[in-house]
Amino acid sequence: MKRAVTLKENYEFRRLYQKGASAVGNGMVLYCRKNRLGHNRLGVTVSVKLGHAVVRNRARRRLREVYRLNGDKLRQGYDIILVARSRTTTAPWKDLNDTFLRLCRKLDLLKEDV
RNA sequence: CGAGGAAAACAGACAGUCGCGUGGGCAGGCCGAAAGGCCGUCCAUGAGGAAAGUCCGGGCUCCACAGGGCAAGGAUAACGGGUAACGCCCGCCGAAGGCGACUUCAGGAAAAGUGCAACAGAGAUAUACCGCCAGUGCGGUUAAACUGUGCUGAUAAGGAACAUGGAAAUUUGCCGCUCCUGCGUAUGCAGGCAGGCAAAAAGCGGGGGAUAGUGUGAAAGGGGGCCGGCGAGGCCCGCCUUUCACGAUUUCAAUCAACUCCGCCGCAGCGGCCGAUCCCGCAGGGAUCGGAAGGUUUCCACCCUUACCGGUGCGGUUUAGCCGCACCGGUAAGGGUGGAAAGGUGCGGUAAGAGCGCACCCGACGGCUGGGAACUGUCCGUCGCUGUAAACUCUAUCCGGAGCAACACCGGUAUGGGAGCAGGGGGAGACCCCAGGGCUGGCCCGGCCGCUCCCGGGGUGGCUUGAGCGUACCGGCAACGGUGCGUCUAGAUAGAUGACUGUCAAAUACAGAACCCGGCUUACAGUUUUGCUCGCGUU
RNA sequence: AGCGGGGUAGAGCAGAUGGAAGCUCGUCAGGCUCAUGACCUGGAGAUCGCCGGUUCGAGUCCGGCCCCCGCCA
Repeated sequence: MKRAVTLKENYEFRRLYQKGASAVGNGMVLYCRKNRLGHNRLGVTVSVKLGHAVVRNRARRRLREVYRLNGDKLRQGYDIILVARSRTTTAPWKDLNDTFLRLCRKLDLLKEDV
């Protein structure tokens, strides 16, 4: 994951939480907002409430893997934030993948031909 | 085989596809003047035994300090060793636990001093409440001996008296009448336990005397009750047992005054005395009714005296015992409370007691033995000392502070935010008044620019070759050390390990590096190895 | 990464000096009132965050662990 395509600053996260569109699915929450860069940026949020470091790392890695495998299907020019829930670490991989696609379709992020 | 305990290792593996961090390579592509950057591709490599908690110890860096010491504060604590160091590790000692292998222990000093030990308990760090014991005094009580005195009983002797009570004899013979028995023909005679009856013999029984009683009395033991600073002890009992004496029962004997009365028939009755009334009546006699006795003598009781033998009450003296109180001492055995009572057990000893003495045991200290030391011991000596220092304290040793977001450097990127800046006058002073960095400006607002201090952004280094890891040999019981050889093994910076598929019986535990290292503590599924202990079985 | 404070009854707090835990509100029962409130009387209610140790004895002293709150970078 290139560093240029990730969200890092706190104000960027807060801006998306306030002004972005959101969708809630089984095991994740997705926020998105159009940016002017012409490519997509990803931010991942895992709360301390989910558990200790191992659990949090696993949730973040699964969410990032989902984005990586499906990134080519998305429209470009959006900031996207994925928020982990407790089921993110325990759900089967297929459910997680389907949920991500369903949420993207709901927010109209997918490309036309998919 | 089962149970247990110790040490150590592992912490899914392999294969494929896609993807990520770091390092290196590339004749590749793009950008750039260059340095270089980005993309692509190949190779290598990529979380732990605890990475955790941040509980100790260090390295490293900065700050402070000439150097050192004391104090304060903190930490540690048997002894010996290991280590860079440690509160860690090893060995060993001691204590506790376990049959054992083994495990656990903040394990210095309480005889330097201070503090604390609630409640309970007589007493809590030495005390004397009760108790035990000796002595003195006072009081009480029991027993014994001696003695005084009062009352009383039995026996014996004597006396007095004839008062009193009881009893017997006598007066009571005789006469008359009636009656009875025997004899007799009858007149009459004799007699009044003579006879009759009864198998026989003997007397016996009952009553009175005399309220002689559903037995009485005495002693001992038990039990009960009462009195008694409820102590020593004393008193009572109608309860129980035993013995003795008397009585009663049945055969006998003995026996509770003198004596006396009565009994199945007969064994006799009446009169005689006194009084009253009535009748006949000169004297006298009769009838009825009532009353019962008197005299004399003797005996017994009674009365008095003496002797002797007792019983009992009230006293006195002495001795002995016991109890109570007081005083003066001795003692620490006992008091069952406590976590703890000041060595333990036994014997002796003592007025009672006590390590007071002795034997055995336990503990402390000193000496000696062994050991490098803690420590140890079939040794010797002196002693018998509560616990608590995770209470103060003492002793010994160690410790300057902060932490990689430290710190250093680069560009001049950002050029920000905040605070503060001369003086003059009055007054003895406290204090008061004027003014408030510079330029613009008469002043304020505003604008621009300084000086000092504080805070703040980005990048690079620090950053992984280190008290490193593996292995062999040597030294050491071990921890560990030495030498040789081999080897380089994450270094991110919003934070890299993930997804899918297949095989292995299953892979399911706790859990993610953030400067590094040595430990400790805490969490943890499962697997394996080594040697050990106990029990059972087989040989 | 570093540091500080706290955990005691349903709630809010004392007790922190070793000797066995209290206050206010709440709650329950009774009284007062026509009734409610207020008031009066009485009662119940506590693994002192958890585990272990020191001590005769721990809420208190010591060690370890868990949770909550706050500060600084």
